[in-house]
Amino acid sequence: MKPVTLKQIAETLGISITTVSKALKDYPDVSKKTKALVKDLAQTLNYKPNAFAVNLRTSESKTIGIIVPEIVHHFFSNVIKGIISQAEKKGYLVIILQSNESYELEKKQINLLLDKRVDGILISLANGTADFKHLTEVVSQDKPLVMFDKIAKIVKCSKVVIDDRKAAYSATQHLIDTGCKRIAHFRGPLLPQNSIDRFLGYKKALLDNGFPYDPSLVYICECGDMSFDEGKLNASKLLNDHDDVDGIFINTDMVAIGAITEFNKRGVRIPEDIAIVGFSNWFMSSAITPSLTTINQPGFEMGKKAFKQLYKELKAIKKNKSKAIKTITLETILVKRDSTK
Amino acid sequence: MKPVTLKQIAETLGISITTVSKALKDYPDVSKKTKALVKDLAQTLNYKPNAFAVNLRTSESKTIGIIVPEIVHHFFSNVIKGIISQAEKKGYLVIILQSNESYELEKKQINLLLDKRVDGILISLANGTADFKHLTEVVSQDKPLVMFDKIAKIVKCSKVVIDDRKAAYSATQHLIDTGCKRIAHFRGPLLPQNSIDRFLGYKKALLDNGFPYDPSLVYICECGDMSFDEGKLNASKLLNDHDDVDGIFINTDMVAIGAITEFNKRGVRIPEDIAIVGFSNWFMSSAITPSLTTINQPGFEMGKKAFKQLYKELKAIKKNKSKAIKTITLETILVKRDSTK
DNA sequence: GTTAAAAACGAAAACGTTTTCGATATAAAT
DNA sequence: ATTTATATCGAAAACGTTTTCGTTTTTAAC
Repeated sequence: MKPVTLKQIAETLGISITTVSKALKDYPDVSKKTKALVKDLAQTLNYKPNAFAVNLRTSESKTIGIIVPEIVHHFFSNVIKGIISQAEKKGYLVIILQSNESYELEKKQINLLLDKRVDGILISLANGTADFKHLTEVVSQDKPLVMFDKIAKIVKCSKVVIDDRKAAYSATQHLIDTGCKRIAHFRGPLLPQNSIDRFLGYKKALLDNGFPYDPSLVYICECGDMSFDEGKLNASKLLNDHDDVDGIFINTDMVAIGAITEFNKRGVRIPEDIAIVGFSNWFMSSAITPSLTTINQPGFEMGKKAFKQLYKELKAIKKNKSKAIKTITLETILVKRDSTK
Repeated sequence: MKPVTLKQIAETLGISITTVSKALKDYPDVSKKTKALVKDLAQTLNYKPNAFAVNLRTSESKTIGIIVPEIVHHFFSNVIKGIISQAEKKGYLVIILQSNESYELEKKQINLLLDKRVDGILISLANGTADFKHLTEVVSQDKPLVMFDKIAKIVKCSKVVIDDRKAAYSATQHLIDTGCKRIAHFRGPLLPQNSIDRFLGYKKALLDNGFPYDPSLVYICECGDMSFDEGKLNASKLLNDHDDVDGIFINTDMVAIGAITEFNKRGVRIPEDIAIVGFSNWFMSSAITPSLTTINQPGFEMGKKAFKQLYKELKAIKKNKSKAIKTITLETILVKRDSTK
């Protein structure tokens, strides 16, 4: 009934617990004969070391925590998938929490993870997070922390990101290169760094090409998370306000697809009347008609890289070395499809 | 540097570890004075019980494991969200693994979770899983196990499901009620119980209404996971094979949306020429044109219910009661939209 | 047959908590 | 002052492992 322990193996074999433990871990000071004996018995009794005891003794849990703003989101679930796939290879399990974009929850969850004594933490920040004490707390405990996608530059930890500004620049440049003369921008909420950086990339591309920057062409999202409807809404607003816009760089594919849907309905031809570039390369963007030109945001790879960096730091800590903080920037590429000329 | 322990508190206060422990847990045999003293000091030193030690002593981890075939899937990530939301309320953390629809991986992961000694396991089976030893093993260890969505009826554990057959029946009935005379079915892969049940529901609705069942109207998916393209492909196959079909019940919304896309391109009018009902109520199905009539599959609620059942069993086990196995069937409703008359 | 070196083993502490049960101190009762 | 009851405390075992360091046994060397 109860799980087998080292003690039981030791007793039935008439040897000490110490020897059993060493035999199973191939210590050099155990004879081949007893090693074989122990291993055989362990096998037949289906011995599994008690993880709780091992954790306590070694003071590590081979478990990491990850906090994302939202699980039900194609990008984040992809990142999570990447993280888990790597973690599994290295024998780590992954605890997942979601902050629902709330700073309070995020803080609470960091504490939950610290209390559980996970070996390390991966996090993508909530939009509302502006105070970072809970994160510096992690760092000061010398516990590996890696931020991805939505980061805080201030916190002294490793980060895995894309260059949002550069990507947005190239998206806008592509609209310019394909002949657009008046280019609008649908940006998301105001706060998050991503949104800011993409906006700045858009603006810089305009100015570098001698285009005027017109704030009335930038559409902000005041709503919560109704991304698709937001696209439809902004699309019709745009049609009302400006009849000369011939290109839009849109913050997110889902918003872009909402916009395309609205344009399709209104008889606006894409890309002839208005060309569109999205952001993230959501799988639906190749499916919709017309297919959407967009920036590929490598979620899966970001997850992998984030875990790999965390793993490096875990190993460094174990060897009492100081961990090397690092910021990894992943390449984004423009995926050209039918929504631009 | 090192985390505070009961011992340190005891020493600085000149009392025993026992008393400190009891004071913090409000045992009745500790005076109010010492309780206050202990709690104050614990507060200022920011004492947090060592989870590893607690785990070992109480032999529970307040952690559960969950295995899904695929995380990057709207339905499953919704279920996961539901599970986590409930688990968090009850003080449980959640470890997530994905089987990638592989039986071998699933088996390995069950063992991983057992080795980590999670308190309970939630699982949705891989398509390939036909042998259930790894699962009966969990049950025989008296560790709570709850299956959801993709289940195995044989295994003696609690389950949370929808009535796929009934839902499919009502979907098909709706096509009949709105005037369809010749109704096709796009089913997924052959093996999974879901796919079978939905097919059976479709068939039964036909027969009950005096329609003939024509196997050539049932389209199977041989491919892997290219759901959207599968919809497009099957749609054009159907147009080739049959010019008299005026309604389709489709296994999954994503396939349905693929089909709609193809029909739109080919100039087939929906619902006038062909009416379509999907399955799952994916958020995109209200976005597409025409919006998709579908069966709502309550993922978030399923996750919540699944955890609640697991929690009941966890508590029962703790009290040495035998846990009551239960199968919970969630209601599905037909969401009528523009893809049917 | 003695000694030295090498090989094999085990006792015991440690990780930090929880809980049982016995011991002590205080208060109440006679 | 003695007994009884009650309130408060603490010693110690237990959870199962890992690892240090000392002890014993075997082998090799002379």
